[in-house]
Amino acid sequence: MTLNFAQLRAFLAVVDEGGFGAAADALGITQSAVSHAVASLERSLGHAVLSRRGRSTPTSFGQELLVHARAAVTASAAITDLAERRPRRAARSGSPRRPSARDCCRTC
Amino acid sequence: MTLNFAQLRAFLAVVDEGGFGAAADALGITQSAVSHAVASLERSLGHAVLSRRGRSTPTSFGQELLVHARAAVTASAAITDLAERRPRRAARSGSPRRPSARDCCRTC
DNA sequence: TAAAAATACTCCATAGGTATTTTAT
DNA sequence: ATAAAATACCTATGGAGTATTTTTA
Repeated sequence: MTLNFAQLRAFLAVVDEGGFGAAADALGITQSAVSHAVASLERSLGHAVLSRRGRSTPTSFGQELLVHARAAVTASAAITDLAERRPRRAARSGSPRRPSARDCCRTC
Repeated sequence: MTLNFAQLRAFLAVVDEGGFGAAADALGITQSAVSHAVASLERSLGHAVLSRRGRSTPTSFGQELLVHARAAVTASAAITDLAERRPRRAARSGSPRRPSARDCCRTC
């Protein structure tokens, strides 16, 4: 009922994989579990996050949710990595150069 | 058992408020609940996060955890605000100027 | 009509409360 | 001795599975 990481992970997986079944496979859980998770996410937020016609695509609320959901799930992964002393490498190993502030995230 | 927002909120509150009882008050829950939450956080991560002598202070692992915990909790708050159509204002209302890339977060 | 999603039902784990004990100042 | 934290115990809730039904392309 209260917002949790599993709900956000399920939502992101559906968006990224294009469907509930594919999301379930990617997460290693059941299609039913994904459906439950997304439903409880929508219930706890009071908004639909996915439009269920054809290839599941985020609603406009879902679009706004995406960035925050990704931030939360990324933080959660970082915490897990930290706990397992698995150093979290930078996304791209090529250039050590930092991007300009103009291309940087909103929160800086 | 699995990482959740309540655990992270409890951890941050203990650090910010300086104790379990004060954290409980700040969160509007019980001292017991805070103790439970921190204990389950430590169990799920396999590391102590708080040193319990005198004014509760983070362990070195807890220090590393802090930034990610804050990121996760911030994202969670942003999601809640989004759901309630409460526009999330910038932390500091003074300068509209962006920081230089050198001062920016690691993830950019 | 076949594939995808939702639902009914069930079980078990966990969050969090009260009351109490243990620990530290 | 007193304040703070941990623990024992209990209950309600929710997460997630299987099996099934409903929906939509």
